[in-house]
Amino acid sequence: MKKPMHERIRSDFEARILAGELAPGDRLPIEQELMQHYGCARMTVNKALSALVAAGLIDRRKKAGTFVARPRVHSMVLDVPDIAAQVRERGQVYTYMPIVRSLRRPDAARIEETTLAGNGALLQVDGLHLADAVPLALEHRLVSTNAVPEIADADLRDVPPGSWLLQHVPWTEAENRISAVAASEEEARLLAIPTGAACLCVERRTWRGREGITNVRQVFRGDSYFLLAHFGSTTPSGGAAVPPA
Amino acid sequence: MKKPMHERIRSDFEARILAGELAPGDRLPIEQELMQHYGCARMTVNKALSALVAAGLIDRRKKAGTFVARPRVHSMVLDVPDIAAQVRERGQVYTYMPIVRSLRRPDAARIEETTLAGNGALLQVDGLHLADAVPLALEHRLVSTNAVPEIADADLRDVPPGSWLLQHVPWTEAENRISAVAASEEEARLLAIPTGAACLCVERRTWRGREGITNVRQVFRGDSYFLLAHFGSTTPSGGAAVPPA
DNA sequence: CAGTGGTCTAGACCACTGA
DNA sequence: CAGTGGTCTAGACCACTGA
Repeated sequence: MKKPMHERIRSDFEARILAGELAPGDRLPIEQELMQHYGCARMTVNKALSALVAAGLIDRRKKAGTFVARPRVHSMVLDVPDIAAQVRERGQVYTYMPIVRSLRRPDAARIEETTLAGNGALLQVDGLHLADAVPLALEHRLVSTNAVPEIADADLRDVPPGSWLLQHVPWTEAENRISAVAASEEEARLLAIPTGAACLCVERRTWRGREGITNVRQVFRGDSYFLLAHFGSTTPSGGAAVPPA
Repeated sequence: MKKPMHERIRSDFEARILAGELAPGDRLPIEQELMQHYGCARMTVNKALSALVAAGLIDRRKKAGTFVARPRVHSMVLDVPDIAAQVRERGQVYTYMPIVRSLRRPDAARIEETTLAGNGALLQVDGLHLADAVPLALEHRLVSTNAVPEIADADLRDVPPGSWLLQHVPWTEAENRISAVAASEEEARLLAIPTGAACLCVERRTWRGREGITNVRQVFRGDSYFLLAHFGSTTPSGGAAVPPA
């Protein structure tokens, strides 16, 4: 039943970081202080903190100290891609065309909306991603204002909501549901493809700890987008979604 | 330039395991022997081996010793799914219908075939995956006989080649390319869907160390399959591809 | 019950880097 | 140059578990 001391220290800080009690950039106590607080040797503290470094939750710098890690866009295997950054990496011009922006109550008939919103509201942000002025993906996104109150005041004119979230909100868990769908009439019109054309659909839910941050449904033109995930047992490199050559 | 001792020990064994010099189930020297071999303290050996445990490359058991880990099907985030196992988990009857089985030279005009084959031959295995006798996916697979000589004699009548490979060959790296495609005329016929219907296409390459094991292209009926990947910074649970409810 | 790994200690010296 | 983390030592006691 009783956990080893290094595991207790590790899980203490993991919990505090995931709960948001310790925010990205916050400094942790130095090893000497933790030794005294937990009444153990420095090696034990070091083992616990090394595990948190390996998990990507903290960064350590000599002389400076130990800090809660800032979210890294590409730290995950098959991570949450930043479409804007990907398009620009290809040397294309990225444009985001807003379609809908509305702060509203969750639809009580939709369980996923009430789950995400909790006792708060939802910001609905729909838009079109374009590469070199050609439609690439249609996005329907809901953001929990409980989890991300700042977004209500964020300037989303130049930055698509996904990029803004990746840069401002650290996520700890995500779930991707990837499927092939036939474009509906409206989707086809916005994406400039024939109705019924094969599209790649990514539905993603993102959490920070237990709190939902955002749900998003992205419909990509099947002829101009694929997901690429490279992973290994030893050096899991970040997967990325990239358009074809 | 010079790496710390624990890192040197870790990378030594990582390299030997990935090269196949140490095979799954093989026993590693005990900590006392490693202390003498590397001329360091036991804590240093322990740190190196603990990192290999965290990476999933070795297992350690008290009294028994330290062993190269056996490949685990579900150890990866967004791993290599076993379609047969998935269908059976849903309580459906899984059937594999062989279409093509041929041992042949790589097509010199196809760079991916010559790369996979090396100086050896390729086993081409095409077939159809069915769930409750309904077509689910069409599979075109090439296996390197250099990497997997045993497969030429394997009994693949009851076991689809993907399941056989997962159970017999440990892979260390994989790459998935996921896209949406319109069913070709032949694909549509075999999958019993209209020509042009949206399908989910998974193209996967799998390696052991630097040696390619298999390339596979799977075309799933878009209306009956999706990929689900759940991942987090703290407890990366294995992603799995599952059919919809 | 003996072999092996899991954990921990109380030091040490050094490397880095920010004030 | 002083604070902090990175690494390492030479022990120790214990828990587990296979022979």
